[in-house]
Amino acid sequence: MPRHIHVSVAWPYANGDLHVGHLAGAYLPADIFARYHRLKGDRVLMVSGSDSHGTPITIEADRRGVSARSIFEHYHERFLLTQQKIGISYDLFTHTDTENHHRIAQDFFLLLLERGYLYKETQQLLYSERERRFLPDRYVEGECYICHYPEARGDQCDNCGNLLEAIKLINPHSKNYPDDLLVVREAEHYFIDLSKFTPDLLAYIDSHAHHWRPNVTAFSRNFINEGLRGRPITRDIDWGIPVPLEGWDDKRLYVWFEAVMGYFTASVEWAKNTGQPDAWKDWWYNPEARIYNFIGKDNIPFHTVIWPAELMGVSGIYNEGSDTPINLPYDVPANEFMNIEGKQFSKSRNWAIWLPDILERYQADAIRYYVAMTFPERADSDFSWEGFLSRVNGELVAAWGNLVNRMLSFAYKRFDGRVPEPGALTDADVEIINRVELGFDEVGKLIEQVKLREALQAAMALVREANGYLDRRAPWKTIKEDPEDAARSVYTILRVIDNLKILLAPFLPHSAQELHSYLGYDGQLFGDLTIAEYHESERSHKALVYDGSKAIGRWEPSNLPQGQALREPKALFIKLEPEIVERERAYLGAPRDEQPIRV
RNA sequence: GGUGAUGUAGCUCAGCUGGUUAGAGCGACGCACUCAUAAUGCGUAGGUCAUUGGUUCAAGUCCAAUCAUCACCA
Repeated sequence: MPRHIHVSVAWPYANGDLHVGHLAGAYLPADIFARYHRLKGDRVLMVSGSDSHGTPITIEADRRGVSARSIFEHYHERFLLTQQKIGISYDLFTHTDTENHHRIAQDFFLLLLERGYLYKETQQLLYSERERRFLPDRYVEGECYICHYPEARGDQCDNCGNLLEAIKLINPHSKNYPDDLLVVREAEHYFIDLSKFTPDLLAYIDSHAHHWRPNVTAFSRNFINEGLRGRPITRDIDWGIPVPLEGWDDKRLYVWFEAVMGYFTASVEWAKNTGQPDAWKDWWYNPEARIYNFIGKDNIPFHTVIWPAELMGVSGIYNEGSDTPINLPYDVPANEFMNIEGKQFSKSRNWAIWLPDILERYQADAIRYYVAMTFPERADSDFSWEGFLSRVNGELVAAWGNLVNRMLSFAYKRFDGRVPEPGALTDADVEIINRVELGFDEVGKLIEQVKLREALQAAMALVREANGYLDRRAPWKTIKEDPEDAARSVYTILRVIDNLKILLAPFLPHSAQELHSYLGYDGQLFGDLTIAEYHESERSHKALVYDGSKAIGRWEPSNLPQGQALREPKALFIKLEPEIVERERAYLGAPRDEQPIRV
């Protein structure tokens, strides 16, 4: 029975390129998980998209003197290309400025309002008379009221590190126009009354605590027990989703409130795009379906508290005539942070490894391998170029790539380009095949528990066992005195490699496909990842979409046909030069010019 | 200041609900092999499990304190 698995992936702010932190925190774990379930035959819906609203976008737009729309469209486009290249297999990667997302977010708002989860309150906010608008905290500077540092930001003081309330700053002024002194004005806003959800949220967390990561459970309980307060869900800005009420034309929905809805809205969009408008309900209103949210640890409360509260508040939406409750996240496998060469990522200091850059120089699967082996699943981890070099050369190339290369070329040259016909296998042959076939359960179980690093380690342990088997059987020796025995061991190792190909495919989809073809198979293990354009009534948008209709890969033991014609093999992976370590380190912290992404 | 986490072989890390001689990979050293991108295999060395105290027949594994590192919150 195929299971329904929803893979919800954090939505990146479209104000800068993707970096390895994004990959390690959410996108690669989600992709590995999704690919595994597709191989298992489960029905996977994996969605995400660019977060196009919020002050990070407008600030970047102001800095460059362009519109918010052009900033997010620019990075959205780069997100599509980058993720297509590295192979993040979204069924739909869209963005939050679609008419679909706007409409549904407004429906959420109206339903929450109707059901009494929202209330109005007057806030005191800083207002610029020169610009005739309220300024978000990030646009405000002033003297810190704690340490009296003169250029504190509206949300935090860079000098003493304290979080600040913009309204308390001494002599607050606009960041853009330092002589523009701000005044305090009152404005009315809607708030969501999170406290109403407290008992249900605690019950929700309790019911999942046994299978969640301990830090996710602990953090979420803590967050709730500190007391849930109402949070404003509207703001005085002009970039964002309009508040669907008369007289609220100059306000927008707060980005934190609407962006998480993307998991839902993108599911609806996917269903519509694929011509099956109700199909999204198979994940959202199906009690058997499981929703997994792949996020970084900074996002935990939004996914274990705020998003579930919003869902509880709108339960039943678009599903009239049924009392099935809407599905809440089944698991939120949040990753910690990945540091770079021992230091925390910093966009402003360019202490970052940008994906479009490294995809120019390294194979996608090499990057995927190292990052997956270094996933910050339990604690912060570190991306080091020395580690990259050592793992790629020592493990990916030397252990796995070389196992494939040495035996495929041996079989190709010495067995007439065909899978040998072995006759009866020896005990040693049967043993290694059995051992590797057990890997389907072993590795699969770990992936289902989202222990991806351990899963990859388990698969690589089998690679080492295969190398050990090969040395003991030594077909390059036996082919001289006992060719039939050589045929047995070569057939066996090819079958072992065929199995390992599938075990590694969620992690290394590109090279697995290449190997699939060298083994003489036709067809593709996974579907196609393409960039499509969708038109709505007024706007159109591009999206990354996965089409699995041609995929034939299955998470099951190899049935390698004897006598199958092999294709001439080439090395799967490029061995790295030691010099890259110094060269790459030199890029860190240095100014960087954005380059076009080559496909 | 509060909360949470981490501290195990030179390096990167496993060690679940406490129970025989503390494990893996890399690196080092020795041997074997030559099919392979000088790749692979086998073997050896190597740790008073941060410190101190406690609970227990028994603690790397539980409790407390201390030190160090980190993150989040105030």
